Amino acid sequence: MRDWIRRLNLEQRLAVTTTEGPVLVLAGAGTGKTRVITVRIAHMLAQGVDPANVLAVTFTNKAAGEMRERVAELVGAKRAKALTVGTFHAFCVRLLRANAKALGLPRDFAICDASDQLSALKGVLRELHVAETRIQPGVLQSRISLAKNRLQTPEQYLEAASDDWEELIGRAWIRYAEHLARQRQVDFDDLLLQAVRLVGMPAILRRLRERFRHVLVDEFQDTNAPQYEIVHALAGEHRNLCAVGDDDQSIYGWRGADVQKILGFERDFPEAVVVRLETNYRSTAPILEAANRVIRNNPARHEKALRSALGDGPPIRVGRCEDELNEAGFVVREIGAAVRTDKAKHGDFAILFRTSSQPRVFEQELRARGVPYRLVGGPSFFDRKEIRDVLAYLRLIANPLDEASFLRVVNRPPRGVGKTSLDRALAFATERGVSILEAFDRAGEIEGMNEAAARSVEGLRKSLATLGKEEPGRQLVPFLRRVLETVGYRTEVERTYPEPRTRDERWQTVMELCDAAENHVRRAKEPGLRSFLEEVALAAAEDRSEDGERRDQVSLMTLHAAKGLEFPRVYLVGLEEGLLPHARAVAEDSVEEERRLAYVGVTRAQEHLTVTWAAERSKFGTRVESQPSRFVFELRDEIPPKDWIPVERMAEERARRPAKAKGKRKASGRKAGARKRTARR
DNA sequence: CTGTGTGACGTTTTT
DNA sequence: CGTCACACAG
Repeated sequence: MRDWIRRLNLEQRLAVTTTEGPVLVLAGAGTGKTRVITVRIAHMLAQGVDPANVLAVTFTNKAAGEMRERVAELVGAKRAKALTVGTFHAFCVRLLRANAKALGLPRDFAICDASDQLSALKGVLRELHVAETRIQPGVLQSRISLAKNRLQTPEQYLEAASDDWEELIGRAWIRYAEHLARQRQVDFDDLLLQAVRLVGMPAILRRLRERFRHVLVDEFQDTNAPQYEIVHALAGEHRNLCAVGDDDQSIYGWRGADVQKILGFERDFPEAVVVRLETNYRSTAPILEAANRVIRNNPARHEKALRSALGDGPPIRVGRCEDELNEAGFVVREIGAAVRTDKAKHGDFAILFRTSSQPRVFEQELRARGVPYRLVGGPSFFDRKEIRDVLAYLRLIANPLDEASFLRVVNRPPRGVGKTSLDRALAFATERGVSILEAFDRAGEIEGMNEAAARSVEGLRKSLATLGKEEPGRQLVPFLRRVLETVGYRTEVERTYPEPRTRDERWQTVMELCDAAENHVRRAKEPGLRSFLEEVALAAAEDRSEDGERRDQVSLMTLHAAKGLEFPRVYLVGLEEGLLPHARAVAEDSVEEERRLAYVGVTRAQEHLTVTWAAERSKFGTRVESQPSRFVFELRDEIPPKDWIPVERMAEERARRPAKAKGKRKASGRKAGARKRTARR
């Protein structure tokens, strides 16, 4: 038992053994954070803390699963099971269900995921007679979400609206909230906000504090305002809050995560013990030196520097490429050569980039050379058409009021309910302020409604209602099969995809959902339709690649997707002004977050790091020349040459030269030449 | 209902 | 230049 602790370094030990009072663990990249967290929990239990009193929250299901697993290895499955380990959202769902009454929520509320949210917002815009060209639903979605993350109410938002665009957002938001309530749905942000309300209720808060006497938050730098409110309330009295994170890896600010929460931790918890984990077990010294050199340019941060426990290694390399094609060619050729001659495997490599348009050329090149690769991050399993269809059926069974699901499946397979019928029902519903489903109930009142269509809808709803009476419990998979049978989904797949190969593929996808259901039954405490749907909504991206067979492939991913991962050989590509830092980030004055992205990228590498930038690349059809990123200079501790132009100035430069549509390329080429002559450093 | 054409858009996306 | 979403014709 003591052994766990003896194997830790001094700084880790301090983080593990300080089990009373607030602790801020600043865990640099690769410093054994997960180990510290798990040993810390195990240590607390060994000291006699009841596992039922421990709450550990993470941001991803993956992290939660890993934490639970690794604690179980130390303390045994039984005690590990008694811990409360989960994502913020999953934890909040639990709280809300247990206290639904106090919140005035229906106990059986469903979770509205991002795509439901989008269709709901589209509906709202339609109701408000606002063209989607004036406000894109996606923009509306993120505006509302950000406002919620700032703990604003729609009323406050409307109050503060400074133009009619914002006013429109506020009005749409109010409608959207009403829509959710009608549907008995709660969206991701509201899960947190309702929990904030909950901890604002003294009697309930008292109970929660009693229950969760030790609170641990992982990836604390990603905490947003509502999450912080919850944690702060829970730990406000007993002060047993352990916040683990790295301000230097805060890269989700644009989503509402607030670095200030970790930067200002000591303001709310002045007595906090601050532990810095700076010994890195992942990367060689040259890589960490580069990382430190980059990140120290950020003014607002908890000062720290990574030290390598591994020692020296090959120097990092920076390569200039002519354009993105050369860049891809260079990287892929090197990988091929390394695999052929060296002992490197394809799986050792990662190609990291800032934007999702960058991997395309790399994919082409990798394919052309027959190099196996995987693109991490693409559309998830649960985004596939078939899965969304089947899930929509299940959701409609669980919640007959779910309009989005209804609209999705009402005519799949074709039931003679075409656009016209739906439009009529929709118009009727909007006019009377009722739901579409109610509109179909009153089909007789709808002018011009196709009778056959109305009957067809009624038939569908009847058979779903029959299915809905069952509570499948452990018999979830047979139930699912019955649903597929009842609605004729198999036939639908066969009809839609006459070609045997694609047909089998598509049906295979559906069967994978059955596998997911099977897993749910095996895992869940109380398996059933609702809890399966809930798991799916909260998991969204989890089981995506079924990556049991991650095999020997080159990994391609964005810097965001790379956080938390490590690879022996990393190519960090596209390090140009305008890309990383991204021009838009520069315009919005968030270069610091871009620098943290660069830092995350660098610290993914274990032994070999190669950074590339392209002197020219295609952008929206035209060729644009680019400058190496400021981060390239920072990581080598160089002063940029005089002719270097940062993005901030690139726009000016472009504006300064006369707008010669055709001669643009030539003009800029000349300019670059002139600059080179004057530079001479 | 499915395919094709048109136009707008162009950073990141844990739940 | 590519992509995606939507509109319209078959």
